[in-house]
Amino acid sequence: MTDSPTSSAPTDIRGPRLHGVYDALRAAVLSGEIRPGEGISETRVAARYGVSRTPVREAFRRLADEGFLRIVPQVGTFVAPIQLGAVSDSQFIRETLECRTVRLAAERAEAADVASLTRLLDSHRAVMSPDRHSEFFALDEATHAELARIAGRPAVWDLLVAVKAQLDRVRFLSLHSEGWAAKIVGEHQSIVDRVAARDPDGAEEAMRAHLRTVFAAVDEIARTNSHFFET
Amino acid sequence: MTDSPTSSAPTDIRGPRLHGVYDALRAAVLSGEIRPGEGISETRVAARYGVSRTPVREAFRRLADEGFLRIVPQVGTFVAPIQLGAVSDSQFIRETLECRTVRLAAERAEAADVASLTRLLDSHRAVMSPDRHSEFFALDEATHAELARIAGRPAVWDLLVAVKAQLDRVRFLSLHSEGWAAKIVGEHQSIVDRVAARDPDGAEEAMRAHLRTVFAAVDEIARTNSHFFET
DNA sequence: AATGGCATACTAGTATGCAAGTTGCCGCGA
DNA sequence: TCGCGGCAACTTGCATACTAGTATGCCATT
Repeated sequence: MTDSPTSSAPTDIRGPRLHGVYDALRAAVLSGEIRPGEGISETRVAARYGVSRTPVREAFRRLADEGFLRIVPQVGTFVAPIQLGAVSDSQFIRETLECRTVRLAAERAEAADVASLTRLLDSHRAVMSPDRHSEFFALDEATHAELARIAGRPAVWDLLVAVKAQLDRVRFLSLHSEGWAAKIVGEHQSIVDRVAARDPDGAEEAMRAHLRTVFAAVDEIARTNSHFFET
Repeated sequence: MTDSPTSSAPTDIRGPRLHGVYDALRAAVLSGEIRPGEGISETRVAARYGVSRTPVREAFRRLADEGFLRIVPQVGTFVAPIQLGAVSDSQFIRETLECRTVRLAAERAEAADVASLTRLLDSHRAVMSPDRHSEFFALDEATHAELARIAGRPAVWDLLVAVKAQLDRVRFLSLHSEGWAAKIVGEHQSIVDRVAARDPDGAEEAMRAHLRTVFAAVDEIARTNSHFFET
């Protein structure tokens, strides 16, 4: 690399990642396939995925940064317990940011935005059956992301995706009860209604109610799976 | 690692890091010692610090995740330009979270907390001379961190430290004018006063005013150093 | 002289070997 | 039988060799 002072940085382009290892491990931890406290090793994971230790090592480091793994030098790497404090903080941060975001969305929403939200709601209703849980989950996320986009703050949702990670681990511990999907969609409908009505106060209140529902479920799951947790 | 289902994860203990490389590079980028667009290479940095490429590589990856570096495979690694969009998002997130946090702090503050804040203010006043800029900066951070702690949400400040990174890059571009330090300390005083008075509304408003001051300075600096930026 | 192609040098990505440290098992002794 | 000491096997941390891909500058050709 020359030291030319006018050298310009190339366009972004995320590295061509052979880091499928990262995605696979993240999913395994999030879904509970490998459980908190369980130990994994660079060597074994490398062998399992047919790669060398180096990319595995990078994946480990990254997952440790995100709070999924706990690397203890010279000892081993372990799936981190779900920390109740981290869950609570995630809830606080999420509520704070999303309430403000949805308020902005209600102030700025245009007809096309409302139409987009309505389309998402329709899609969401179409995948409410229990066997389409992953699709339901994805559309849930998409709705929140769309609200952030409408608010002009898409990056806020990007941040929340990272912050929410500990929350999602809890959600995965238990599939939800029968009326759960309908309740979620109904609450989303309320939010969209208030956004469509350009009612910031109502939108914020609807979002707060929605998140309280989600958080209550998280707390319930946490109580019934306390062995996976750490104070 | 055994597969014993009851294996418990060891205590945390961050790895014994020879990753002073990370700290050094982060400081160099933040301070502008190496400028946006400039290219660095694993090999050269490794040689410079007398270590191998492996730890350098980990430091690079981490810094890239934080938005300081941009790794282009088979081409090189470059100091990322400061993205104005990211700066704006940082401001939004910081304002949203800190206003809520300071409100909580005002509701929960006890006498000892107020005393602690007052001590910080006194220390802050003692380092207002321009040649003690780094101490001033550290105490600024400490005050905000303390407010988060009082609010019962220390993790929120931890998150903000990461989010603020792009903002701090801008702040480092320019040392501030003569009255700057006094203005900051004065605004901090106002915040602490409202917290001490258990006045959440007033505390939030004081915090908002304070952040607007900081953000205005950031915008000013950004305008006068546009060549370091990217839309 | 301008241009196109090629060789070279440099990059990050990956694999692998070695070092240092910890854990836990196993055998020996009381 | 119980306790203790040492060894062996495992772990991650680090260094280095090798691979593949890119940018760049030189040279031949037009």
